[in-house]
Amino acid sequence: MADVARLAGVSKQTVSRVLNGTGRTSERTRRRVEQAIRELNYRRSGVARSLATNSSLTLGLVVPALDNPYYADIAQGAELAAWEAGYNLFLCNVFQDAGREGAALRSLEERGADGVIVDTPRLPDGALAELLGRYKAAVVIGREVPLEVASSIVVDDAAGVQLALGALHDAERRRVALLAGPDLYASSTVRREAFVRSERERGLFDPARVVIADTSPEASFAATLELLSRTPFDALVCFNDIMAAGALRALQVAGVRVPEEVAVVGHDDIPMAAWLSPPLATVRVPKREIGQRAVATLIAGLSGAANTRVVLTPELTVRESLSGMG
Amino acid sequence: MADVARLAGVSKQTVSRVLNGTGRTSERTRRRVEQAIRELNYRRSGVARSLATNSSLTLGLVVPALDNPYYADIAQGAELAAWEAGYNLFLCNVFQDAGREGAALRSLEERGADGVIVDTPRLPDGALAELLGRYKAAVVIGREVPLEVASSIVVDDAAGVQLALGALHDAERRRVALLAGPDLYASSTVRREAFVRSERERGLFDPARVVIADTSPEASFAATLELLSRTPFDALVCFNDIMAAGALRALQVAGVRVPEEVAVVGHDDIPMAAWLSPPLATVRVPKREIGQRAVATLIAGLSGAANTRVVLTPELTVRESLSGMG
DNA sequence: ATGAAAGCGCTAACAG
DNA sequence: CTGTTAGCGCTTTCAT
Repeated sequence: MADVARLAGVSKQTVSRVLNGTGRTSERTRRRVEQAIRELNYRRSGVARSLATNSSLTLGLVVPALDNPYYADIAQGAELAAWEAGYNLFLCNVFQDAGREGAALRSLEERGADGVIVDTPRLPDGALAELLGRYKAAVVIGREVPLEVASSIVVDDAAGVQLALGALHDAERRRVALLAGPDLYASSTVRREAFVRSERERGLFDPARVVIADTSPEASFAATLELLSRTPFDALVCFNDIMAAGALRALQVAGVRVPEEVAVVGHDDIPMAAWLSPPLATVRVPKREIGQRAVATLIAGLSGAANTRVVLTPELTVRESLSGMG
Repeated sequence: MADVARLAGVSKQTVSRVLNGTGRTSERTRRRVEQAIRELNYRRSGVARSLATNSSLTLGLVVPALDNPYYADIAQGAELAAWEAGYNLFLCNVFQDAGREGAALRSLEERGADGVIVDTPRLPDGALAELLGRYKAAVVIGREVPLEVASSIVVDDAAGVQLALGALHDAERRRVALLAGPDLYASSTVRREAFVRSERERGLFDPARVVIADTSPEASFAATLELLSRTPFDALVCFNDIMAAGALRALQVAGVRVPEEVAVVGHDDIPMAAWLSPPLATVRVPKREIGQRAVATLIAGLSGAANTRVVLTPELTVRESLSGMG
C-alpha cells in the first residue's frame, strides 16, 4: 500500500480512502491511485485489514460430513447468501468427530471469522455454548439452543413425520415400520417419538416395527433385512434418503416389490432420491433455504439483532416408492 | 496477550514463547503464564499472528460444486491430510461460476491462506495462472498446468476408459455407446478421445453412439432416451456416476434391461453407486487420495519443494450393471 | 480534500 | 532464561 501511495504521489491514507470508497477524494487523485494499483497489481491484505478493523467479512460454516448431499445443499444455500451479502464463507467439514468440531470452531475464531454457523450433533451443549460465546454472533442448525447462546434454524420434524404417515395411511398402509437413525441426532429422536405417538393414536403402533441403524446405506441395508425377517410390514419410513437407498436395495434383494408390497419414504430429498429405483418418495427439507436463512440470521446477528429461532416446515415429495405405478 | 503478560508478571514476549513452545522458558514461568491464560480464558489472535509471521497455517480448497459427491470425497481426503499436518482447510464452493472461482481465489489470498488447491474447469489458463501466482504454492486438480504455475494431480483418464472398454469387450459387447460430459471438463474430452481411438482400433467405432450431455441426471436421462431412439447399443459408458444414474433410470423407463440388454459403466465410484439399481459398475477414482496428495504436495511446495505432477490410476469396480446376475 | 501519527495483537531480532 | 524495540499492513483519529 505504501508503494501504491508513493507511485501515486499521495499518502497511504488516501489510498485507503479510495479503496474503501469512504470519505471524499478528488476525481483526479482517485484516478491516479487506481492507476497505480493496477500498475503494481496491488491487492490489499485482508489480514492487516482485519487486525485493524476487528472484522473480516468472513463467516464460517461447520458441518459434520460433506458426503451426505444433505449438508452439501445447505452449504450451497449458505454460500450463495453469503456471497450476495458480500461475505465470504469458509466451510469446515469435521468428518464426524466431536474433537474436531471444537477445533474447527476455535480455528475459525482465531482466523477472525465474524460469525459461525454450526450443524453439529456431537458437541455437547455446554461445550457448544462456550465455543459459540466467543463469536459476535452464531447460528445453530438442526438443534435447539438457548437464545442466549445463539440463533437456531430447525425443521419441524414432527410435521414431517405426520406428512409421511398421513400419506401412508391414505394409501391403506396399516403396518408402517420405522428405520430410525442413531439418537445422536436430535431430530432422529424427535421423529421417532412423533412416529410412535402418531401410530399409537391410530392404534397401529407395534414396537417390533421400529429399528435403529447408523446413517449409512450399508447399515440400513442390514437393518432392513433384519426387519424383514422379524416382522411383516407394508411401509417403511426412513431417517434419511441415504438410509432409504440401502433399504430399497435390501427390499429388492429380498424380492419384496416396492411400493406394491412395501412403500418406502425417505427424508431430506437429496438430489439422488429421484433417481433411485423406484424413485424415492421423501419428506422434502428446504436445505438451500436452511443455508440461506442461517446466513441471513447470522448477518442480522452481527449487526446487533437479537437471536431468533426459525422453524422451517418440510413437505412431502411423492414419488413412485410411495404412489405405485412403478 | 498484554493482559496475560501482566497477570503472569512477565513480558508479552515470554507469553509468546510459551504459546509457541519456542525458545527456552523456565518451568516456573511457564506454569504462571499457562495459569494466567487459563484464568483469562485467553485465545491468541491468528489474524495478528498471520500479519506478523506472514503465514497462517491455512490452506484453501476451491471446488466447483459440492453437490457432486465426487468433490465431497476429495474434500474429505484433503481435510484429513491438512488436519494431520496441523493445517486448517477452508473449503470454497464456487457453485459453477467462473467469476466466483476467481473471487474465491482472491479472497482466500486476502484472508492469508498460505496455499490453495483448485479443482476448477471453468477458469481459463491465463487467469488461473495469474491468480495462483500470488500464492507461495498451489495445486491444481484434474487439469494439466505448466509446472511453473503449480503442481497438479490428475487421473489417468485414458487408462480408465481402457479399463471400462476392456471389460465390456470381454463381456462381448460390440456396440458400446458413450454418454460424454461437456467439453468444459478437460477430462471429458480426454476420455472421449480415448474412447474413439480405442473403439476404432477394435474396428467398432460408430459416431452415432456418442452423445454429449450436461452432468446432471436430468440431462443424461434425456440424452439416453434420445440415444435409444437413434441407434442400437449394448453398453453405455458414462462420464460420471451422476449421469449414469440418470441413464439407468432412462433405460428402465424404456424397458431396457440392465445389464442383459445394455451394460452400464459409470465413472468416479461415488458412495451412491453401489446402491443404485442395479448396482453401478464404475471406474473408481481414488478421490480421497487425490485430496490427500493434493494437500501433501501443497505443503511440500510451501516448504520450497519444486512443483510436481502426480498421475493417479483408476480401477474398475465391477458391479451388476456390468456383470449380469441382476 | 489530504496528510501525520498512533495502534490493532502478534512475532523477530537483538540485548542483557 | 527474559525483556526491549521494531514492525507486519491496514484503519482510525485528528490536523491541516
